[in-house]
Amino acid sequence: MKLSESEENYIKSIFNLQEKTEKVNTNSLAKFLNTSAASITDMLKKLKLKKLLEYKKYYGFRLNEAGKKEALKIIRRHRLWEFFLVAKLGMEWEKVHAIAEELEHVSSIELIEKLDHYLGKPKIDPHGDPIPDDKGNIPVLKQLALKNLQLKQNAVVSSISNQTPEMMEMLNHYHIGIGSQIKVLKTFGFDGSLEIKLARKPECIISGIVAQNIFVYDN
Amino acid sequence: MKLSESEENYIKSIFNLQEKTEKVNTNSLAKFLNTSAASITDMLKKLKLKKLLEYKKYYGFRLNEAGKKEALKIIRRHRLWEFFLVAKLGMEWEKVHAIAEELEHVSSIELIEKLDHYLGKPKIDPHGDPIPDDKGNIPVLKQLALKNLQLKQNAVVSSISNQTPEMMEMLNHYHIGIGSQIKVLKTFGFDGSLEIKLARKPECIISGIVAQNIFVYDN
DNA sequence: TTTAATTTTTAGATTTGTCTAAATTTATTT
DNA sequence: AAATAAATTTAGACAAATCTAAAAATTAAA
Repeated sequence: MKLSESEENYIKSIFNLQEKTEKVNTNSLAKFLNTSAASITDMLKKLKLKKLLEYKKYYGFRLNEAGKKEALKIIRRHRLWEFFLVAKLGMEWEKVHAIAEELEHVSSIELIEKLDHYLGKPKIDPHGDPIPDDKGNIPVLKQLALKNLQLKQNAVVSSISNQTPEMMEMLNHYHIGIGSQIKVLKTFGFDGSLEIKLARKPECIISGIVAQNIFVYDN
Repeated sequence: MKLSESEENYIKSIFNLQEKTEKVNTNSLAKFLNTSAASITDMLKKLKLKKLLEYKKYYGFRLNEAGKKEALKIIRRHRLWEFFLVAKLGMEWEKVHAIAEELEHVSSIELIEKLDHYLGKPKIDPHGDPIPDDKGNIPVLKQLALKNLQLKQNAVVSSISNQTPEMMEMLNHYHIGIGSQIKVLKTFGFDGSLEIKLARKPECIISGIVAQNIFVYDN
């Protein structure tokens, strides 16, 4: 199905909102998209016409299966581009979202599949969100705090909760970033610090405070 | 200056046309963009208002300096993306143009400069066209037929004129592609064949017919 | 140098996505 | 349950980019 950039943005936003609430309502979507409620109603009519959502006047709406499928395609593109921008171009993750918002609308299937392959078919984007595969399946990877990871268990850094410049500086110093392969060698109950090992790096010790903000995906 | 996707497409096309003819006229641009003459006139008014072109009714038009600067930015983005698609994602160069037409409108300066750096600041795109630098300067590299290259002179394959599947197969077999580093070791006047050496490959001999279609940039 | 042909522009519509303001429906209060 | 508040939709307008058909200007031809 060929969708306009605008339609894609609406679908993606509805998908994100309906992850949390059963039915999405006009005002919340309007707030989310920073637009007027009237514009939402206008677009809902179009998307209903295209059979991408269930919509009953005054009662709220949600994407149907076809709509969700479209949403997942867009989200896949968005997250792959984010991964590219951070992993290949070395951009900071705070900056990549806005650019990926534009890149995600380039819809060549061959492009996206080649990009996916080139990036090594990543499962997680730089914000720690899962990347749907080409069938629209979202990989189920359970995220856990680094301190809860079993000793010597290999894992991948999935997200970092506290994104202050100070925190970033620390993590940079240790070469810890989203996607880093990591394992815990030892825990020190005394102060909560951890001895860790990153792939291709010497082991090191991080403080409990730093460790608290690191989350990983178990492999 | 913030330009719409449509405005960017017009500017780029005018730039391409005015490379060849002094003044561009409505009908030729309409044909080039596969649109109606009336649409051209409409857009010309807008671009004149934005002070990007000189335009006198019925007399033709051309980009002024500001317009050319914008055009070169767009062309830079287009050609960098083409390079990326071929060199990094391994796409075939016949396919990359259409995708680059979409990617070129993503205008983050940081994105483009990081991409440029990541690609190694290439001077030539996969079609053999020069890539403007971040100041809008087009590198002047003279293209010449491989057979006219001085013996043992290092050069870079810049374009291939005959793009039939058979030709592609030949070139693939010899690992010759746009960007390949190449030199000529010996020429055989008898049949026009050449003994060549590609970087990190053993020397080999290519027929005169193949050689005729290979063009290089002298270093 | 008139006439005919071509090119270019204008006039008026159309589509998409947006808006404000008013009307309607649903939810909440007293 | 009537009144009020909140949410949603409709009505009507607008800007951008396009179109067709008609008018105007330029160029070429007889």
